[in-house]
Amino acid sequence: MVRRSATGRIGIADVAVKAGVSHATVSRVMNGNFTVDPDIAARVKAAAAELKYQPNPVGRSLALGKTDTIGIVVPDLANPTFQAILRGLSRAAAQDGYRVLIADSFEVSSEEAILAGEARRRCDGLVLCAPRMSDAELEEIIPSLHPLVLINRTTAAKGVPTLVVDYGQGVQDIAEHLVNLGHTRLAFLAGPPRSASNARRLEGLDAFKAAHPQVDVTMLEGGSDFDTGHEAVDAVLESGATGILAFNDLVAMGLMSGLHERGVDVPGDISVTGFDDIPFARYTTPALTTAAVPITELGQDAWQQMRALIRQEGSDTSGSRYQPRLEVRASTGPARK
Amino acid sequence: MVRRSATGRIGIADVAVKAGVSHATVSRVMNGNFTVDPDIAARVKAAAAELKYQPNPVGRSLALGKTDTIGIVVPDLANPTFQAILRGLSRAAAQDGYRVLIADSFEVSSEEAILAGEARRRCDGLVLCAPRMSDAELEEIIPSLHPLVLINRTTAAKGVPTLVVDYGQGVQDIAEHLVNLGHTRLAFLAGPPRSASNARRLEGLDAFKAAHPQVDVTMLEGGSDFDTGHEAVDAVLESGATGILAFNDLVAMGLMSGLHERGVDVPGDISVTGFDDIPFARYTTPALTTAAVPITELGQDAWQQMRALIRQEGSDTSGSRYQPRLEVRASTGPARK
DNA sequence: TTTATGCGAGAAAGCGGTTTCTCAGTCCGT
DNA sequence: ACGGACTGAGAAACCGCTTTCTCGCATAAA
Repeated sequence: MVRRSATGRIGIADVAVKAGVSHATVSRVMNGNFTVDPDIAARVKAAAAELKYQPNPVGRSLALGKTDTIGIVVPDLANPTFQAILRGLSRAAAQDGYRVLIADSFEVSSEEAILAGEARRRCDGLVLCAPRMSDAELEEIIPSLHPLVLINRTTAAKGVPTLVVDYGQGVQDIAEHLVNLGHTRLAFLAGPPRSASNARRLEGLDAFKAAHPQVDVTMLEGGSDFDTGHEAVDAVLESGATGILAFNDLVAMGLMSGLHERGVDVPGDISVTGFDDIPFARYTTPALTTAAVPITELGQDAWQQMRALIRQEGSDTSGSRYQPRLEVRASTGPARK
Repeated sequence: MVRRSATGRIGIADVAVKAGVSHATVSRVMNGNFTVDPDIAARVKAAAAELKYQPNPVGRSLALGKTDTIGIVVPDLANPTFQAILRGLSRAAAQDGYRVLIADSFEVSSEEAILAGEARRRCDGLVLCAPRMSDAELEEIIPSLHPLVLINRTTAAKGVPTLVVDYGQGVQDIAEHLVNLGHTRLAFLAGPPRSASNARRLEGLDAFKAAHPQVDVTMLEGGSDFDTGHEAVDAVLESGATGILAFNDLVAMGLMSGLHERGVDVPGDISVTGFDDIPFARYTTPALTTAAVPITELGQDAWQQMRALIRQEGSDTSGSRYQPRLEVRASTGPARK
C-alpha cells in the first residue's frame, strides 16, 4: 500500500516510513552520505526503489539554493543564430547536468530587461542576448543578474564575461574581398537600426571607407530576416552597386531570391555576401560567400564561462572575441567590366 | 541600510522588517490580497519597491506546488522541425506566463525516458517528442509524466493529448503527385530505422503501392539530416528511379546538392521531394516540392492542450491530427520520356 | 568498573514563500 | 452596556528537502 503525501506524489516521508527510519536518514542515503549503516542504507534504497521515489527538485533547490538550471534570453527563436547559440549552450550545460530555460523576447527591447530578471531568479545564472537594449538600461540591470554571461554586448561591469563576435572585422574582410574582385561600388544592406551588432558592422565599414576612399559605399535600410532582403531588391538595383554586403545570411538569401526573380545574375551582374554562415548558407544557389561565425562554439563557451562563474572559479572570467572567417563561395565573382 | 538574508538576496523578511509588519502581510500585499489595510499595503509596497524586492520563485513554487514552467524533450535541437515546435510552444506558453525548459536527448533513445522524468519533475507538465523510444517503454513511463502532451506518437493511455502529423497521407500525396507527372519508378529515401514518423511514412507507402501496383518503389536506407541525403546520391542513381521521396526536407536538400555536383538535372533528370516544408525549402534551387506541415502551429496547439491539462479542464484533451499540404514547387517535373 | 571517545541516527532548524488558524479590536444591534 | 458578528493582521503550520545539532549507545581507555 503506497502512502501519498498531500500533493499526491511520493515524498521523502513515504520512503522514511516504509524503511522505518527518519527522513533525515533517507536524505543522507539518497545523497550518498556514507555515515549511514550499510544495512539501513540498503533498506532505504530498497524502499526508495520500490516506491519509485525521486526527490522533488523544487524542495532540493530551496534547501540547496541552486536549481541546476540556467536561463537564456534571446530576441528571436526563429533566428538561426540564436538557435545555434541555444543549441551549443544547452548541449554543453547538459554535460554538467544543467538544463536551460528559454525566454524569447520577440525582439521587444522593453521586454528584455523584465524577462532577464525573471529568468535569472528562476535559475542559477543567465546568458543574455539583448541586442536591442540600450547601453544605459543594460548597465542598470547587470548588477542584479550575476552570474551573467553577455553575448555580443560589452559592459564596464566586472565579473561579467562577454562573448563578442568581431563583426567590424568581418565586414572589413568581406569588403576587401569584394574590392579585390574589382568591385568599386558597394552597398551595405543594414540590419535593424538599434541592433548592437549592426553598430559594430557600421564601425567596420567606416574603417574600411577610411582605408579605401576610392570605393563608393551606399547605405541601405534593412532588417534581419529573409523578407527584408527580398524587399530590398529595388533599392539595391537603384543603388547601382555591384557588390552587396547583406546584414546576415538570411537577408542575403532573400536578396538573392529577389534578384533571381528579376533575372539578375549572381554573381555575374551582382555579387552578394552574407554574414554568420548559417547551416544553409553553403547550399543556396549560388552558394553564399559569407563570414563564418563559430556560433555553436560560442554557445558552448558561454556555458564554460557560466560554469566558472557558478563554481566561483575566479579565473578565466574574461570572455572572448570571435574572429569571423571569410568563406568565399559562389555568390561573389569579378566585377563586370 | 539594506539587510540581507543568509543567502545574500533580499527576501520577504527584509521587506517585513522595513515595513514593520509580518511577512504574512507582505505576502498578502504582493499577491494582491485585498484584506489588507490600504495604508499598510502602501507601506509594504513602498518598502518592497525601495528594496527592489522580488519574490523568490523557488520558494513560491514549493508553497504553491507549481513552477509556471513546462518542459519539452526533443531528440535534436539542430533539427528545424523541433526548433519550430519549440518556438511555437515557447511563444504560446509565454502568453500565459509560462516558460519552457529544454531537454535535448541527442537522438539517444535510452536517454529520452530519463530526461523526460527529470524534466517533468522540474516542471508543471511535459511535452514529449520521443520518436526513437519503443512503444513499450513509452507506455511504461507515461503514467508518471502526466500532465503530458505527446508529439507524433500515440498511446492507449487516457488523458494524454497526442498531436500527430499524418505522415502516411503526406507521403501518399507526394507519391501521387509524382505519378501524375508520369514517373513510374520511385524511390523512398528512408529516415532513421527506429523513427516513429518513418514508420508512418512506410505505412503510407504501402497503401500507395497497393493502389498503384504498376509503380516500382525502391526502398533506400537513410537518416534525417542533410549529410544523409548527400551521401545517398550513389544509391539513388543506382536505383534508376526518376522520382525520389526524401524522408524530409533536409535529406532532400542534401540529395539535391549531391545530384547537382554530379551534373544531374533536377527536375529534368530526376524529381526530388522533401517533407516538412522547413523555412528554407522554398529557397532552394530549384525550390523544393514538399509536404507542408504546420509545425509551429502544432507547437502552439501543444501549449493549448497543456494548458487545458494543467487547468484541469476535462474538455478538449483529445489532441489533433495534422494533414500535410502538398506544396508543388520546382524540384518536381514531368518524367523523362 | 568508571569515564572519555566516537559513531550513527533522530530531532529540529532552516531554505522562502503561502495560507490556515487564531485572536485582538471594532462595529452594530438589542 | 453587553454580547455577537466581522475585520484585519500576526503566529504558526506547511510545501519537500538538506544539514546542523543533539543525544543514546557502544567501544575503548584508565
